[in-house]
Formats: sequence, C-alpha cells, structure tokens
Amino acid sequence: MGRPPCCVEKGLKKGPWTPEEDHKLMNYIQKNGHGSWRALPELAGLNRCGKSCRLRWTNYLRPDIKRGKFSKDEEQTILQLHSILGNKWSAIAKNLPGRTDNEIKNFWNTHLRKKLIQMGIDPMTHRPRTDFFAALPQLIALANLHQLIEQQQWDGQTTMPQTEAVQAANHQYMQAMLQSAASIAPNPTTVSSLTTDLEQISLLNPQHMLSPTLLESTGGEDIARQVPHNQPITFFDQPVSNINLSSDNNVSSSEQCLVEGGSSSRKSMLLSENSLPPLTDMSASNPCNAISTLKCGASSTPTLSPSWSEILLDEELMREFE
DNA sequence: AAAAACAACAACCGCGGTCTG
DNA sequence: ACAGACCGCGGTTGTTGTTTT
Repeated sequence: MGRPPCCVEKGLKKGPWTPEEDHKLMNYIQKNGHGSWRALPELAGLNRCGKSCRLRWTNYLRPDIKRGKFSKDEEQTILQLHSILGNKWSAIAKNLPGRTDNEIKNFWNTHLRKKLIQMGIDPMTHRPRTDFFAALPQLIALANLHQLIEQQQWDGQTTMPQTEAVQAANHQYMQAMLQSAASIAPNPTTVSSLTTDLEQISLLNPQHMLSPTLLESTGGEDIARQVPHNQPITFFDQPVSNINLSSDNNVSSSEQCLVEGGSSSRKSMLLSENSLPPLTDMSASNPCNAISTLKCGASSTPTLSPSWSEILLDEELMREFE
C-alpha cells in the first residue's frame, strides 16, 4: 500500500546556495539528467532536499535561462498575457523563452504591478480601480462644491439648484478624467479613440455634453471645432445651466481642473493630479460606463482602444511615471 | 559616514493535482 | 480504490544591494 515513507529531511541545508553546491548540482544534472528530484540530492552529494534542488536548477542554473533586464517587448507580453491569464506565471513563462516563472513573478511584483497601481489601474483586473482612492477626485469635487454653495449663500446670491450642483460635480469629474486620460495617453491613437467615444455620446445629445475648451485641452480638437463656444452644456441629457467649463491657459491642465460657477461668481476648485481618476469605469453609477456601453453596443464595427499595456509602455508615459 | 528606507530578487512554504505501489 | 509521495505552481519571506536622509 502506497509508497515507502518520505525520507527524513532533518538536518538538510537551507538558504542561499554556495558556488560549490551549484557546481555539484550542475555537474550531476548535465551528466545524468535530474531524474527523480527526490533521489537527486543524495546521488549528487548534496545536503539539500529535492525540492530545493529542483528550484535552484529551474530558476537559476538551467543553461537556457536568459538573465538581465526585461525588454519592452517582454514587458508588453507579460502585461497582455497577465490580463488574460492572471497570475499563471508558468503559463506566461512559456511565452517568454529563457525566462522563468519565478523571474516573471518577481518582475511583476516589483515593477509592473506598481506601475499599474500608480496609473489607477487594478493590477488584478487590468481595469480602472473603483476603490476609495480612485474615486477621490469625484469626492473632492463634491466637497468643493458643497463649499462653493455655502460660500454663495454667504455672498447673498441665489443658491445653485442641488441637481445642478451634482451635475457640475459630475462634470468636473469628467473633466479630470479626460485630462488624466490625455496626459497619460499622449499618442494620437488613444486620444482619437477617446474622442470617438465622446463623439458618440454627444451625437445622442443634440446640445453636446462637452465643453469645447475642455476638448481642446485634452487634444480633441476635431470635436471642439464642431461645438460653438458658450453653447449651453448638458451632461447626460441634463442641461447644466449657468455653468461653463474652461481651462485656464495660465495654469497647466495637469495641475488643476477649473470649474467656474455662474457668470458673476468665479470660484475655482482644484483637483489633485495625483489622485488619478479612472479612464473608464464599469460601475453603473459612473458616467464613463456609458462610453463602454456605447462602444460595445452602438457601433456595428467597434473601434478597439489601445490596451492598457500599450498605453503603459508608451515612451512618454513611462517617463511621466518614473 | 552612518542609519534608515527602499528595491530587487533568490529561496522557501504550503497547497493541490498527479502518480505510484 | 486508496494512502501517501512526488511535482509544479503561486504566494510569501528573507537577504542583499542601493539610495536617501
């Protein structure tokens, strides 16, 4: 019944391998192959367990292992495969000759994962994060709006209707999102794709939902030309009266988002650039969800946006986040 | 120059599937 | 059919080197 009991692995060496141990292991495997890993240590004259030997060989000593920095191509492959396979490191490693699953895993954990997080992308789902920090810009906008309303009351002015206030906050959030999108995706393909989405939305809304100045500031000149300045702005079929969006030329768009409330009172509200809003959001409450829906449903030949990995590996973008 | 903080990576641990007697 | 060893995988930890304070 069953196999003989496992050998007693007491007193076996652990920790870093010495050059002598490496030499013994390499010599033995090159002459005899690894065979049974369990039997190998004794045959090779090593005071290690078979598991440790296997790990040392597969992750470090194997002659076909490629060492050194990962190339851009390899990075992109890892990102793309990870978005499909998840943490299946061995499966990913099969597509990267000379790289071990352990090496890829370490590279992911120390480099790629951090970069995705910095960009506001969930490294597990490869989708924009929907947690508290990702939603921070919207929360800040709402908080600022509340302050603005209170300020207006102090000034003895007509209070902005609540619905409009919410719309304005949403609008500000949209603006922050677009500016971030433009700033992290400077290549024309990405911006073009983004503006195509927005165009589709604006087609549904005869009054146009987006500020031309906003689009100009985010690289969407084509749409901006179609929309006269100072035209009433709507946000998802809701008119936003008395509110104009503008980008202040004296202030970098990457540093702040400006919302002006009414013609007489001009209050600016700042958003932190560091709190990067998501490019799209799958949540039902988020307006960006409409973009995704439109992309999939309204068009018979959906346009493919660049993958996150393509955006991530953009040269300028990499510099921005380093 | 020293200490602390951070980054990179090698190695270990534990689990689950497969194999073997 | 079953118990238990083997193997491979993914997660985690420990160590070492580098940078910052």
